[in-house]
Amino acid sequence: MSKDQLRTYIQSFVVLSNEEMEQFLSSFEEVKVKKRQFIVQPNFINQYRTFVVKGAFRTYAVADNGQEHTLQFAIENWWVSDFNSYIYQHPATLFVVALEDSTILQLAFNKEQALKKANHKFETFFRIMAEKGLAFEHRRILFDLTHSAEARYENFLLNFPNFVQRVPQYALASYLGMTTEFLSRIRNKRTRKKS
Amino acid sequence: MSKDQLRTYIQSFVVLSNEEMEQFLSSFEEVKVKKRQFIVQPNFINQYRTFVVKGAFRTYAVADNGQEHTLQFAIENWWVSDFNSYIYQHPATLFVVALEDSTILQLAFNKEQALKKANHKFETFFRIMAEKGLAFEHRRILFDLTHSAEARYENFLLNFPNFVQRVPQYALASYLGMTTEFLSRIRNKRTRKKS
DNA sequence: ACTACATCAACCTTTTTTCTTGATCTGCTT
DNA sequence: AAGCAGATCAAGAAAAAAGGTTGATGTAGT
Repeated sequence: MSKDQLRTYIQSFVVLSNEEMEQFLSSFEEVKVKKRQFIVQPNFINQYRTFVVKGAFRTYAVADNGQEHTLQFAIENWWVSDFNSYIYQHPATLFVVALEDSTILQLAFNKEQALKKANHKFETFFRIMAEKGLAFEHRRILFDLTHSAEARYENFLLNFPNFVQRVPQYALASYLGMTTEFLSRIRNKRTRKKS
Repeated sequence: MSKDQLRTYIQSFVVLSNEEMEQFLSSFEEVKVKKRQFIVQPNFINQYRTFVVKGAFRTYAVADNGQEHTLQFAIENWWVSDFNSYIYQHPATLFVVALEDSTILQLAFNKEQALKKANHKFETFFRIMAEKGLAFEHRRILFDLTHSAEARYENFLLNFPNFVQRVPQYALASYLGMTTEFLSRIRNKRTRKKS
């Protein structure tokens, strides 16, 4: 069952009794989405916190000039949402789209509230998720601010080698803050160097 | 201006003064969508009633086994929505996707409510739209129930010759309730016969 | 046994998407 | 002023996806 994966994930952060775990897991719904399908769109409220069981997603914004900016990638065992929309239950500004046929587990906002009210440990779990996320973004921003395009790419390669083969290059470029052409040149330079 | 088209359309059903017409039209927003873009998706509420100014759309459901069933096509001067979702403001169960780059006019649910409250004639217009739609679907269901795949195709050809060139064949097959292979054979048989 | 249609698999064609490359800018730094 | 990091634009090439066709085989109802 696909919830086993989420179970294992949760167990790595908090200790729950069997009943607690079942209560927690039963609040999630399994959903399958196809490549290119959106699970969040601007103007609609992001109703679910979603855990990726299988597949890959990309979160991005479209600027007024039409440029896309990728904020996050998510593959197996990552969470993905427009968190500003989810947490405040305001209309989303981001797109979240499947990059592959995927299976996800979704937790509705009101169910999450109920869980947190019901049991302190659940609250703890979500707190840990938020802190991890915050710390991650801080690292990212700091790194990006202080490194060249090539260094940012190398760093991504090092930290997320398994993402590289699965995300389209234009998306990676827009995540790393450069044009797709420039990323293409960087890659080309590297491979020539190596061989 | 693209609202001229809607104006002409409306005039063919109700008589409105200039001010009434302007009030009515000003409730619509023009939106451009690209081919393959969704304007309605399952789980999200269908917030707009949409009028096709230019382009083509397809409304379909995906069954549990993954099969797609096309409920409606819409080209210029047709309306398209997940009406169950729009009317009841419940989450949609259907997809509505652009088959071509398109221009549409969208009326938000609450604006429609305001219009209907404001003026009896507006209410009349929407009533006529609904009745036309209902009658159309009844004709369709009855015909489909009582005719063979080939007859259904011939009938579609006869009634909507301008749709045929614009909708992909797999979509038409799923609208007519047959497999894409079978439709391919029917078409093939016909053209051989003709020449 | 025949008709009407489905399923599956292979294959082809066309369209779309993604990536690459060259040429030409631009705005800093040094 | 030259050099570097990186953008922009245009043209192609390569890869992937979408759409369509065909043959073989199966099935349910008359």
